[in-house]
Amino acid sequence: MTELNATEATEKKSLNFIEQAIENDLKEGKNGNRVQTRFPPEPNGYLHIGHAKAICLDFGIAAKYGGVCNLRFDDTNPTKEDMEYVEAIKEDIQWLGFQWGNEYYASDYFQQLWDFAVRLIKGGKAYIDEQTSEQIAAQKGTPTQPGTESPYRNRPAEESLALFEKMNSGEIEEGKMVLRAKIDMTSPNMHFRDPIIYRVVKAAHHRTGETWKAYPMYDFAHGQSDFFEGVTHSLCTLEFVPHRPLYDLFVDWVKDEKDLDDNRPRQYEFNKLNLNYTLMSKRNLLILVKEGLVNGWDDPRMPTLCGFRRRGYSPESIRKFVDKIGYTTYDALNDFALLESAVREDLNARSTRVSAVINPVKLIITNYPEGQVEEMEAINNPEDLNAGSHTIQFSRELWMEREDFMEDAPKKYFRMTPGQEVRLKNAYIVKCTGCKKDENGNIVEVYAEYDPDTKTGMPGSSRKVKGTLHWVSCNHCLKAEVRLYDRLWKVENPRDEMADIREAKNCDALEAMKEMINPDSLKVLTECYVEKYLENAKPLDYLQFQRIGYFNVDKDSTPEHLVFNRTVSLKDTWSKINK
RNA sequence: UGGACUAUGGUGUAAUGGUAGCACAACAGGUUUUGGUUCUGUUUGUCCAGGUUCGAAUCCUGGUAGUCCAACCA
Repeated sequence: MTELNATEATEKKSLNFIEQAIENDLKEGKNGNRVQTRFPPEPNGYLHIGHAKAICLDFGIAAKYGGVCNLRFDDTNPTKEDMEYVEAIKEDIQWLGFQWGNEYYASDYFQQLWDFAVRLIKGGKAYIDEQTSEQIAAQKGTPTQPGTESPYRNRPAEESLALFEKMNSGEIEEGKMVLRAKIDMTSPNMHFRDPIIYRVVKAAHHRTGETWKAYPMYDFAHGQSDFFEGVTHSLCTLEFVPHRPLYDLFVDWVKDEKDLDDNRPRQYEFNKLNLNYTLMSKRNLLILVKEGLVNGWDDPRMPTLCGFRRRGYSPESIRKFVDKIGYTTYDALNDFALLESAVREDLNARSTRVSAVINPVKLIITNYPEGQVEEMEAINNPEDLNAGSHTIQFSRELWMEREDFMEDAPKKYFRMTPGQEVRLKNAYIVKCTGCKKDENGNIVEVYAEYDPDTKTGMPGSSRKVKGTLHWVSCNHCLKAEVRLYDRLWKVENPRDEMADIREAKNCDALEAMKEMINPDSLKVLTECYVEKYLENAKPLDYLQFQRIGYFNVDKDSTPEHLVFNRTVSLKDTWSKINK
């Protein structure tokens, strides 16, 4: 079962189109009123937030209708796949909060698929084609023109059978022959024009090693694997719609051989996730990683699940986002702001509030006794009083944000400016008295006087003051590095933009990417000060740096060199007014 | 331009022949020891043209626009 909580389960009032189809199937008694799904990743890369949408559906549907969702690795192409990815995928699914029933591999069915292929050859439904890929492609025709039949199409079954054996024994070089299903070269559906169902690959498979040389293609493996496992609803994205007739045909064929009743898997397609300012495809993410445009698959700017995790996103926030965008058959481009609202909503409820000054300037409380230190109480989370509180030290010399002081301030500036009172969060109301500048006019110190009657909790503190500022005590804080992230891409739709650039400039993907990348996607601040309470914070702790944003500890962080990532900023209406 | 699919405010998504609703975004205001949160309010929509019907976002026809399909990838 998943960790779906009550709100997530009940928030959605209307059924999406897949749930409606399932309830109809159930009403009609299909598949013995059973619902079984699968999540079928190819272990050739890391999972991204688009996969999260599929995961939430595959696992969510199974949970909702009392069925099981299995994890099946679609590992039919040994040149691209690796155990490294298998392990990472499993970790990411579990982090998201889901647990599969069984762990399966398409490669577990290689023998069954082989036997099925042999039966097809014997039945005259498949043949070995010895033409080159170019010849086969040329004969395929175009969407507007029918294809022509291969000269090998009607060769004797015995001949094909013998060659099929050789394809798998290593005697046949890659590309020299393939097994094709005999369907219809004139079909308007290109997938029906005698699709290739087996090819020779002479690479070691990450699970079956050197056992096989002939490997089934996706279309010949997927539906059958679903059938072997007892999948009832095979959910995939919209680009597989044209594959569905082929999916059904192969399932028909494999079923006939087994002479079973009407239990069968059916394919349903939903829209995949597109996010603006985000490039989603694994191919392009691989380029980013390999070319060093980002620092690995888990770079916090990556749309991978490990990237979001490192950035400080909670699994709940990603599930919440997926739930908000829904499942339809419309090719939508979602606004990244919706993801950010989901993570803010979740982190607002769960994050521990702390003080951190990321662009510091010294603040001296001139009338506060030197050497005196007070312990102030800081509420951990005003949204959850059960979260308790911690203490923060106050003294004469503090760090405050540079942006919180202005010598000549506009009317609506509620912060530190000479003659104006502000509240120091959890401490006193202070009145700014001036500042000191260096020879270049840069402000090096800000001065203020405190009102001793206004300490938090005292009656005098109830005085209305417009602004409240955060601070840390110079002698009671920790130095830290803070990494601020912005969108990786300058353009709203990098996928389309990339295609345009490549066509206009006749350049490769990498070059187009370099043109679209946001040079300011990462800002590293090395002179930041955080309160001592963060000494023992760990990577998956959710933090709010008050008045700044949500942060977490990066995996690069050490006790000697603390590193924090900004997950997302707080909403900032002041910066809007200020513009 | 052969086939398949899609079209509801700026974005996403409901309404399943019967009052076009919700979320995000935007804007205005109240509350607030986070210019956060929260609360209240405001703006903005059924791609176009016909048809069926007492009644159409929904059904039909024709346009228009977009997506997918011609990998020995999945």
